[in-house]
Amino acid sequence: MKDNSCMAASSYKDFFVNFANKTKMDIIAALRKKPLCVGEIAEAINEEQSKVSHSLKKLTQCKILEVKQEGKKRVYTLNHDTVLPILQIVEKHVHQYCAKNCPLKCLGCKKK
Amino acid sequence: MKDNSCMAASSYKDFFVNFANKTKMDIIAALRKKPLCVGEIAEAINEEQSKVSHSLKKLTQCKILEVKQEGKKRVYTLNHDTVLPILQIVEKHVHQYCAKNCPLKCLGCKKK
DNA sequence: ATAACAAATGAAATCAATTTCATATGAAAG
DNA sequence: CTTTCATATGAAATTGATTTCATTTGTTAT
Repeated sequence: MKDNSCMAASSYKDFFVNFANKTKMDIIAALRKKPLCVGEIAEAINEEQSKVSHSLKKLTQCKILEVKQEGKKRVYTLNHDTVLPILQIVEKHVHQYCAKNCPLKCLGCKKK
Repeated sequence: MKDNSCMAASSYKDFFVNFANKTKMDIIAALRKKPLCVGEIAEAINEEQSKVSHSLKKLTQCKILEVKQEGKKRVYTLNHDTVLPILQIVEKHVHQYCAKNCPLKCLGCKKK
């Protein structure tokens, strides 16, 4: 009988790596509102195009984003089903626990 | 009127960094079953004590774990409220999407 | 107060992911 | 078929987090 609670730790790591980076999180935040093409994303988060492209590639490989070609533009869409619930949980966690000794900072917090 | 959908990206990053590392994910997996002290964790995941301690510190700072002193032992407990639902979502995601071009590998997958 | 065990810590070394920059590819329009 | 706009890619450089190792702190028992 196989143990279902056992995790493939390295696989999960590969997923979470995408959320552990400011550029990628900024992209996710931008796409939360609506699908955007590469140029629009780069402008929205104020980062270089190639930097954004590299990030988009990994996010897409892990199915956190989806791409669709539209003319010469490539439009990226957030995988809402997976990403939104996770962000909600973390949002709640950060708000609940952000405090003196915690590296987590929520929007309301004014910390050094 | 403030925009509630705006995320503090760097803060989220600080949270997710803890999940983007094999050692820390192994610790989380071990603590999923029951609380353990440092020595027990190190044995369970077969890693050095100081390596485990460094990881435990960060996990605890981010409130992913909680500590309690018990005699000379320190017992670490997983923050189930936050962590379990996240892992469930990722588990589902990985099972759903693991495939040829995806770096994510679920338990059932035999990939190079 | 000392020994024995458990865990934490600091700093240097290592490692892996991100960024950068120059270049290549691809799509549409003229 | 050449130009232009949009994006992707490869490889070197950089960055930042993790690991390692020696040492320290803390707890309990003698």
